[in-house]
Amino acid sequence: MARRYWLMKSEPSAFSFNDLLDSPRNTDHWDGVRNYQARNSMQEMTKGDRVLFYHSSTAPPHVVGIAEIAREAYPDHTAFDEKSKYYDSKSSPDNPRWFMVDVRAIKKLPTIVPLADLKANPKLAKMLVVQKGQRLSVQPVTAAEYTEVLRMAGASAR
DNA sequence: GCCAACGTTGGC
DNA sequence: GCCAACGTTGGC
Repeated sequence: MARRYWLMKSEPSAFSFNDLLDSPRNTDHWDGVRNYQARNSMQEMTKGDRVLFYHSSTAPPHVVGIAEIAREAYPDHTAFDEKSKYYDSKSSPDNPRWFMVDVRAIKKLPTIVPLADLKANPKLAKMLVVQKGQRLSVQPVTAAEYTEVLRMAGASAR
């Protein structure tokens, strides 16, 4: 199957791209997604898909790095943990409602790409992250959009 | 800190 | 099934 491209948001104060780089094998699981559309996107992900790692709720919001899907969707165990803030009584190991993937950091971008720059680029007019009011934490990106963001960051596509 | 946009919940 | 109330996201 052809490689696909995604954008995943994280608040750097909670989990930053550096945190992912500092993780064992540059890899960690992406838990806590509790939105059906975002979950559905995660279930479509295949190993090797590329991810634009986006820092939200920071000034300025920006794309900071490139990651890849290291493990395809599996049940999000934090939903089963009553002590977790992501606990959901309607999700159980027998019938999981929420899923997560493993993500591996590939590299930091030479320069970050601020949201304002994405918005100012006509080639990215249809990109979900620039749409007003959109707040999906996991979203699909086209190959052309992905390549353009890398070009803006001074990075080569690979 | 404000608040618009959006998704979810629950009463009816 | 409708929709008001509520909680959350996330840019500014």
